Amino acid sequence: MSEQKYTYDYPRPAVTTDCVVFGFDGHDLKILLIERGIEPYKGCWAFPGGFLEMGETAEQGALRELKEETGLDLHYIKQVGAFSDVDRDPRTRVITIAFYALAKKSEVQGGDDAAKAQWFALNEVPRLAFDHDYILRKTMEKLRQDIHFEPIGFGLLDEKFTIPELQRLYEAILGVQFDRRNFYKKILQTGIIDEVEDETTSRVSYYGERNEMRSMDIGALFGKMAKESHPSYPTRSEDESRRRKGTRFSFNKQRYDQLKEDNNFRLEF
Amino acid sequence: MSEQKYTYDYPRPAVTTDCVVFGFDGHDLKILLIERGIEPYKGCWAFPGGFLEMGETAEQGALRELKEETGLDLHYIKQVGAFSDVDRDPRTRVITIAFYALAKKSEVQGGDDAAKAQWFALNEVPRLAFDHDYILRKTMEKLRQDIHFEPIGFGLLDEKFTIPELQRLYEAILGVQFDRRNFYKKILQTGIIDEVEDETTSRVSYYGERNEMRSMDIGALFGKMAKESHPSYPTRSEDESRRRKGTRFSFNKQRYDQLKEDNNFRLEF
DNA sequence: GCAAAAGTGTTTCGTTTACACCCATGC
DNA sequence: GCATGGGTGTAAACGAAACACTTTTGC
Repeated sequence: MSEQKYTYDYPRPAVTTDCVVFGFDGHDLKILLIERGIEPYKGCWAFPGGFLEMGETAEQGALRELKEETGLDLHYIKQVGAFSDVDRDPRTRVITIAFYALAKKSEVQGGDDAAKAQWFALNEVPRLAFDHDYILRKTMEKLRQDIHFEPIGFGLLDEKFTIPELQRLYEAILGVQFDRRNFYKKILQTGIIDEVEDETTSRVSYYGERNEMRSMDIGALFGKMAKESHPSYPTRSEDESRRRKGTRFSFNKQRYDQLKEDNNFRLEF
Repeated sequence: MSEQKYTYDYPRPAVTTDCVVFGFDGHDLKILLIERGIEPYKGCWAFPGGFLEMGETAEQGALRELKEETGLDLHYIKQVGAFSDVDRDPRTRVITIAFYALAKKSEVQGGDDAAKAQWFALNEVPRLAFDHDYILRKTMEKLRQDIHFEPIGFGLLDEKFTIPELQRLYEAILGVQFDRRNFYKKILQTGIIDEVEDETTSRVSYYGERNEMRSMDIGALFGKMAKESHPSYPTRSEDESRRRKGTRFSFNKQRYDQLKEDNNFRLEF
């Protein structure tokens, strides 16, 4: 299979994709990294990604690689841009197209394939392979820009969430603190979230136990990873994500799409 | 030279760059297009661009192609993103990295090399080659986003400009109308523009005749192009750009950089 | 001198900010 | 019962929007 060669009249760069996956454990914004098993940068941490295949768009390639390397089966990714420095890969000329993706707690699965994948809090990220430090900086800039115009927060929370959860997420992304009362007002008066009844008095959940189980999985995963890789990382109560404290809301996508169509959406934090 | 072949273990897409060049004639936002001389899409209009070379970044490649194809020697471009649809080029798999650039009147030169290049007002753009219609839409979205956070306007005007000129530019980009008095206030209180004396009583200019001449060149070019390619396009007075009407201002980059550093810049139109 | 564009302040309104207390839950 | 976090309203300050007339320039 790899005996076959591909020949062109002009030199071509190799093209890869990389995907910065964000997650949120209720307190810190995290990203998912893979430990490289081969040179170059063997042993370094890097974003999941790999070579683009001929029959797929960059988006499809990024999602495929993400699935292969971490087991995560996400659907929404957003392009950050192409990175094309001549020497960014020591082997050969490689251009990468970078994306970011948002993982809801409920989208993170057991992590069977994620043997070498770990979540890192943003301020605990080690030095990364290639130019991934630079890519991360650019990705954060884009995320912070996008959050003003798009409902990014809801891509990182489960279907049902509380307003304080949402507030902590915005604070984690933007690195600022908001007044609780003003946050309530602002987010409620956009009309894009609806109060939903919390149908679990104690354990029965709307989607059966599935949702709740997954929440626990990711919660535990976040905690575990943090402890393993960074012993100094403050330990969170592991059942935090199981708590049923607070009024629960859900994202009203219809309403949001409508506002967006009228160019009437701006979340001005 | 093209006898030589390049062989790889895995197939690689070809990589091109495309550059959407914006210009402003005092009334309409325009883009610069090239008429394709070869198949595919022979005779269609397309953005200047071409294949990336191995020793240059995408930015460098885009600027090089721009210079080769239009004679424009710009320095500031901004990446829009990579476009990677599998069938976007009928010949072979081609991924393009798109940029936009801003041309000041004074940066537009005589146009010697620009034989096949023409400026088109945004609402007069013909159907474009490849997926360039789509790329244009995405580029406009990005431009409209960027304009809120970056001093894009000044990249499209000469060193010295009047406030009504700047207002018309913002209106052209955003597709809205502003109240003149409120625009004055808003733009002045940012502090990023300074009043400058207009040292031409009638014809002597700060940079000698050079600046003024160039202004005339581009003004005439815009007018000519518009007429040639779109007879129905409303004719503007051709000496408009020669007018010395109005108080002239210049962009204060130091002040802007300072505000930007403090994260204190937002142009909220 | 006439038409078109430049230049200028004030008032109104809506939005953002600042701020404090009670309630529910978990331990 | 104590500590932690959830939930709510009001007043002051600020910024945005609406609005009309005078001056200058080009023809």
